[in-house]
Amino acid sequence: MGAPKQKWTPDEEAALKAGVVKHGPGKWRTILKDPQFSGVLYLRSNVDLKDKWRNMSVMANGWGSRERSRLALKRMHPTPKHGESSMLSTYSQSDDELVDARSLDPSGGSSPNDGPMRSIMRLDNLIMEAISNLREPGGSNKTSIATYIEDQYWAPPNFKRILSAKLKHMAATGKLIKLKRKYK
Amino acid sequence: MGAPKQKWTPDEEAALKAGVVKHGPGKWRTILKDPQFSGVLYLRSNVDLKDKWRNMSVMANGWGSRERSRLALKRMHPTPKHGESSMLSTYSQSDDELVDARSLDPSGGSSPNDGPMRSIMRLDNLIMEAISNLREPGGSNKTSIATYIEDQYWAPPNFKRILSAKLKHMAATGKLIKLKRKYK
DNA sequence: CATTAGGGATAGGGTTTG
DNA sequence: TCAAACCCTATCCCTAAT
Repeated sequence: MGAPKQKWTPDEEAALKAGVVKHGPGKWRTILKDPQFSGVLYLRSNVDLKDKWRNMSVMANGWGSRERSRLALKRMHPTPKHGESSMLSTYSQSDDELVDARSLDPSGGSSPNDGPMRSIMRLDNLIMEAISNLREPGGSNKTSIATYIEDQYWAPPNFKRILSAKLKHMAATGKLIKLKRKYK
Repeated sequence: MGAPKQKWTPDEEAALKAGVVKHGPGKWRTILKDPQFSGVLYLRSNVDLKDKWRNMSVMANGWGSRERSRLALKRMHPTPKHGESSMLSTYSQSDDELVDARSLDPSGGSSPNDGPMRSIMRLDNLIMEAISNLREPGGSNKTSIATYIEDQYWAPPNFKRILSAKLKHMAATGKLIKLKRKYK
C-alpha cells in the first residue's frame, strides 16, 4: 500500500549525522539542501531525515523507548543581555498556587506524557525560587530569572516566551509588583 | 532546535472561539489582550491564535467521515475483553462544531447540555456590562442595552424578545433598578 | 516597529512493513 | 513480534505585505 521501504545506507546515515553536526538537529530541510549532503540524501525527504534521526537517537539512548529520545540532545544557553527588561519583585509569599489551565483539567486532553506541561505547572514555584535565591535588591528582572531557571533545570526551546507570558500574567493578577516598567 | 508542541486545551479552544465571536476573526492581538480571555490564553501569541483558528476552520469545513471511521476502528482493537458498555460516550463527545461556538461561555466549565439556560443566566452579566459601559445618566433603556449587547456579541434572532422578557422580570423583582442605580 | 495572512517546515503520535 | 521506515497533521516558523 505505502511506498516500498528504502533502507538507509551507511553513507546516508553518515551524511545525516554530518548534517546534524553542521546545521543542528531540526534543520532537516537545510541539511537536505546543503550541496555537501544532497548528493547522498537526494532520495530522502526532510521528514525522512527527521524520522531517521529519531530512530538513531533512540538507539543511542540505550535502546529505550522512542519517547525518551528527547533527552539525547543538550541545549545551549543564549547569553543573557541586560538591557530593558523589567524588574519584578514578589509581593506575597502566599501559599495558594496559581495553576494554569493545562494542569487544572484532568479530563481535557492532558495525558501524563509531556514534559513541557510539567515545567509549566512548576513555573510559579520556579519563579519564586529564582527571585528568592537571586536576592537581587529591588527584585529580579526577567532575564536573570530566565537564566537562573535555565541553569538549574532543563527548559524547552520556547521557554523564554512562556516565562515572559507567565510573568505578565502574574503581574496582571497581582502576584508580582511591577517596579520599573509596566507590562501590557 | 524545533519547538515542543503545546497542545491546545479545550478551554483554550473555547476561549479562542468566544474571542472570535466577540472581536471577529483576524483581531488576534485584541482577543489576546481582552481580560475576558487573557486568563486562559496567556500562554499563546497572536500568531498562535491565528494558526489555531486556521486549523479549526479547516476542520469545520471539509472533515468527512474518513478520519472518524479510522479512529473509531482503532478504538476496537486493543483489549477485547469487556462487554459493550465502554463504547458509550468517550468518543462522540469531542466533536464540537464551529457553529456552536457562538453560544459558548468561555469562563464556564464544560457541561454539555445546559446551553439555553446558561445563556439566560449570562444575561444578567451582559445587561450589567451594558449598563456599566454605556454610563447613561439615569440608567439605560431597553433599546440601548439591546444595541450594546448585539454590537459586542453575537445574539440569536429572537434576542430582543428574550432580553425584553428578562428585563421585565428583573424589573418586577427589583433587580433592574438595583442594577441601574449601582452602575449609574 | 507591530500585526496579520499565508506558505512551508517541524514534532510527535500513529501506522505499516520486512 | 518488533523495530525501521513511513504517514498524518497540529503546531510552530518565516516572510511579505500593510
